[in-house]
Amino acid sequence: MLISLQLDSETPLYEQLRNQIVIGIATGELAAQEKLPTVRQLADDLGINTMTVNKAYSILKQEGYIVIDRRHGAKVSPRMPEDAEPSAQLEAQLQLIIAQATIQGMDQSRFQMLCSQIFSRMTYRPSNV
Amino acid sequence: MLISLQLDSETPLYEQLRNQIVIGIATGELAAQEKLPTVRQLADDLGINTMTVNKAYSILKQEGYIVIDRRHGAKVSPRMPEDAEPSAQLEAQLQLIIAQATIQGMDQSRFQMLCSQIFSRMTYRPSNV
Amino acid sequence: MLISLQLDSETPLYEQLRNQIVIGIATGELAAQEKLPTVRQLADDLGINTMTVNKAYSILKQEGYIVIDRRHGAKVSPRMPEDAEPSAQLEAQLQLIIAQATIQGMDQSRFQMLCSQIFSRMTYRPSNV
Amino acid sequence: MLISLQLDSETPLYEQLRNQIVIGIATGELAAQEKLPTVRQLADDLGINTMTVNKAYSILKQEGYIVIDRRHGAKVSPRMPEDAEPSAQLEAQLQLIIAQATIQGMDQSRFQMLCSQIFSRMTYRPSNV
DNA sequence: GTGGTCTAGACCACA
DNA sequence: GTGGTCTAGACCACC
Repeated sequence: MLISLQLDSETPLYEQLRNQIVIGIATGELAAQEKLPTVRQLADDLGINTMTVNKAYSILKQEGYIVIDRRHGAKVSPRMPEDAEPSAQLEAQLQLIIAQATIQGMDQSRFQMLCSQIFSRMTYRPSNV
Repeated sequence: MLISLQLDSETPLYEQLRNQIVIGIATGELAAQEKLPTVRQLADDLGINTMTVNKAYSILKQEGYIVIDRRHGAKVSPRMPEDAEPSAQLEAQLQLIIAQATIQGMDQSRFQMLCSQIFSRMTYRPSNV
Repeated sequence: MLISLQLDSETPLYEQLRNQIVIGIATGELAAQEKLPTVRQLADDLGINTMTVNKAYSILKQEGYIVIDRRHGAKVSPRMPEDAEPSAQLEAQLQLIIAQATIQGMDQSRFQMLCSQIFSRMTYRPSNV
Repeated sequence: MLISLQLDSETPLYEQLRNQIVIGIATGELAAQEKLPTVRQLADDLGINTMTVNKAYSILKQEGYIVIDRRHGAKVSPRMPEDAEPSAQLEAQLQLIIAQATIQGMDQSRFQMLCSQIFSRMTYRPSNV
């Protein structure tokens, strides 16, 4: 899986990293149970500090996206905790995006189409194990 | 219009303020052409520094959401610059949200329903003037 | 002569007014010796405060562009004080513009062409009186 | 690179700072990719507040002249966004300058010569990286 | 009265 | 050690 960081972005490196891994999981580029690179490996590949990768992994673990096994390193969680209700945070973020889209003149049907396109790339399936 | 800030949030105050005003414009709580509170007034009401409100207003102005008239303070822009294409940034943000929703077990139809609910609260109309 | 002010500009109203009159003189829209509207008249036409027009006129007078006669109001100076040397301020402004143009990728020949176009619209001639 | 601020100028300090850095980039005094002083360092050297330098840097960043890397501070952008068309703003500023020059009695050939002199000092080249 | 600018000093997130 | 954020309080330009 390809990860590209923007060093001059407002978004902190560890958050960019976390986001791209989340997207990777959702699109299926990272399958459930798949092993992630070691902290040192990934830090080397990206040319960043190991602390930064470490922080990204910690957050992903704390959010339940990955599990960290001392012996085998990090891997994608076999299945995620399903929230019955959409998290309040997700809804707030979505509301802000929709507000901006509305003001820019994008109507609901075009927005829904855009969502459909994005959804079609999401092939996440929890592990059978 | 009610604005509530979380002092302990990661999101800077000026950004929270900016976001809530954007949403206020989109939902119609702040009509096009409507006058915003003065920098001092709002700072006072929210119990924060004038510079913080100032920064929020500056960003909103630079983004085209509001107009600052030397004579009468700030007001909502009569009409916004319509982007023909959805900005790349909007799409990236949306992709991240959808990725997270997918992993949480929300399927496309529930997501679309959530969008519909939010859209139904957006009543922004550009000014006729 | 048409004057249009941007109320939401960074540039103060009195300065916009001053600038447009200077350009009007240079392009010949305002001939040497031509009478300017009264302060009150102009303020009314533009829908702004008389103080603002007053300030613009004061500056123009102090810079030598216009003369103010208590009996006949303001008129364009018959001839301007010719500076042997380009004023330092003009040179500094020009340098900044050229710097920005250079960085944007505009080369000297295109810049010169732009200057020529603008010069061709300048038909200022001092009065013969 | 030498920077000198006029404390008694109408032009805000942060804008003077911004202007001088832009000129520095265009003249090549600040090479593409070159590291700028830290906010604190520069504030100290100039005897002004860090926020003021901060604001100048923010503007330069937003305009694309510099890039801020979380790890190593600010540096000159490797290459600038080239505008195919001269911005309307540039043209308006140039028109005002030419108007003033005309009225002061400077003819086109002398103006062009002045431009040539200034251009000869501009040695900006985008980075090869 | 409005927003714009600046200061001195502080704390925090990031790497 | 870097930039980012925030505060309290001040002064100024503009209208």
